[in-house]
Amino acid sequence: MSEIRVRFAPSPTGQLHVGGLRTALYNYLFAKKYDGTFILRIEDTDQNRLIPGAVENLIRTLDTMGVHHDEGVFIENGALAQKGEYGPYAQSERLPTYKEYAQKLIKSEKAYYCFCSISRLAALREEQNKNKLAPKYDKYCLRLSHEEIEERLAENEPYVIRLNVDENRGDIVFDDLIRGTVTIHARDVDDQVLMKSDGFPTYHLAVVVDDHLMQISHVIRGEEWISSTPKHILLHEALGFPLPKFAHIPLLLNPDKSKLSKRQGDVAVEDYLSKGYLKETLINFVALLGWNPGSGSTQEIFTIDELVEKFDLSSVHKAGAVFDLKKLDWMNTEYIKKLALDDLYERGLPFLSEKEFFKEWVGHQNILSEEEKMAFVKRVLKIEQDRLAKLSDIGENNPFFFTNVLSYDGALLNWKQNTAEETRKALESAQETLSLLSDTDWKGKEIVEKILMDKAGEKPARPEGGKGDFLWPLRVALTGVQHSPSPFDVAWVLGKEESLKRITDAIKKLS
RNA sequence: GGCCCCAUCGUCUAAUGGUUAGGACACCAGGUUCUCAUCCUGGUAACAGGGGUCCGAUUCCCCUUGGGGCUACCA
Repeated sequence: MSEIRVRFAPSPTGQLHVGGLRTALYNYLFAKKYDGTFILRIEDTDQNRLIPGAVENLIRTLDTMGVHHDEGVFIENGALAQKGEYGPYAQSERLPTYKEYAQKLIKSEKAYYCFCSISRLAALREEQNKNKLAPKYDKYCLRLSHEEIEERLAENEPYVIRLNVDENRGDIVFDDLIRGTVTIHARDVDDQVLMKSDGFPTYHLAVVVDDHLMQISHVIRGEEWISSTPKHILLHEALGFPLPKFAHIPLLLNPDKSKLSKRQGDVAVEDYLSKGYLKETLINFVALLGWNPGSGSTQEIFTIDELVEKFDLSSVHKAGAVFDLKKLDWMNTEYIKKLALDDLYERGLPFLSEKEFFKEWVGHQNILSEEEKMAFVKRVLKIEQDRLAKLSDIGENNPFFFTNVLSYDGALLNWKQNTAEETRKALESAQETLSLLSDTDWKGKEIVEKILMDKAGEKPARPEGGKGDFLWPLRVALTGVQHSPSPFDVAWVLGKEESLKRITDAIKKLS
């Protein structure tokens, strides 16, 4: 096979969409797998929709996701830069090139000038609509004489250049790597505008010229482009360009099966990142939407390197895939569980630092050194790690680690039918047990756990009693709530002094 | 409306011209457990319908239905 060159070509009109991420990822995986080149091209031909900073943002997001490109537009020292033999890679910088090819098309009569006003086009469309006809340009300006065209150009009348589709071309057939043979008749192809009146090309001209000039071997893009592919094929033919291979990947869908849209939830990769989804999760999840290794494999968790190894365009699905947040959460939980504690700390701290209860805690812990604070947070994370669906959940369900717990009702301390007196005994016993532990004993949570579990295993207060007689009051004393991690885990996190203080406070509540 | 694409549990999907149609998420039940979560075990749940082809179709073909995309001087 000749050299593989693929591209991801977003428009800088906003943040990177999860669908865009998947398109970029499939391009990336394909390129890596076959030792090809992955190019990032910027399709900024619509001057009205440009958003300042969007290019930088797109590049940064792709970069943090680990979907690195080899060629195209980059950020270097905080500024946009371009690398590669086939630049420039931003279409707005390639205007002369498009103009040149547009002129070639005019000369060969594959394209023509059109001076029709917006209002005439609107009226035409309305008329066609009324008559239940497909809205198509009626080639009105194709009938203009050379002289008239020259005259109107000389008078600086606004114009566009349109593709001259010949109905006699018959069926336009292409072989899609994912869908097989796709056929569309030339009569169903509109005389698409190629050059707009502002001198910018439309997507259709730009994509064909650039894909050819940049030697793109495979066009891997979203399914929404299938119906414009015949236009692109006609353009390749008109310009004498060889055809790249096409692969149209299925759409990402809302739960109602419509094209994934902002209206029905988050669509920006950054939204998910800022909610505490790991980049590894997002890559893994999005990769599996419309693709899987097949052959009976039941693997669900893949590193990006494994994806590179196993990815194959031929096993990409044809049907769209719903973006299921429940499964995303599950997968994120899996990834968080596997994180090394230091890694979890590093990634999680920014999320924790946003929380009000954490800010207050930090303010109240002036006596603690930075190291002690870090150690404390790491203890919290060690306990919470298996319980987190998202990094933003850190501390969320267990704020008692960071706040005092005085506000609970003392009756909550009583386990089942136990009396306040029985509860008091249990708490005093816990108090005594914990006060015997040295600071060294508190270093690891094993000793705290063992000594408390041993105590809990001793003679129950009543015949039908059990560990709950001892553990429940202790847990409530330490947390003030009915649902929490185990009391020995909480005690270990809080440390000896704070634990004993909370137990003392609890005992006071009983009187 | 026109054109195009698509169709296995609710969702992501596997497999096959002959299987008890498999896995994962979610859900439900049980177990572990001081609570919650985790964890373990089990369960509910799918080949859209109709014609063909074939000894035999979920699988191949056609039609219907359903869903989606496109239908701009947006990409």
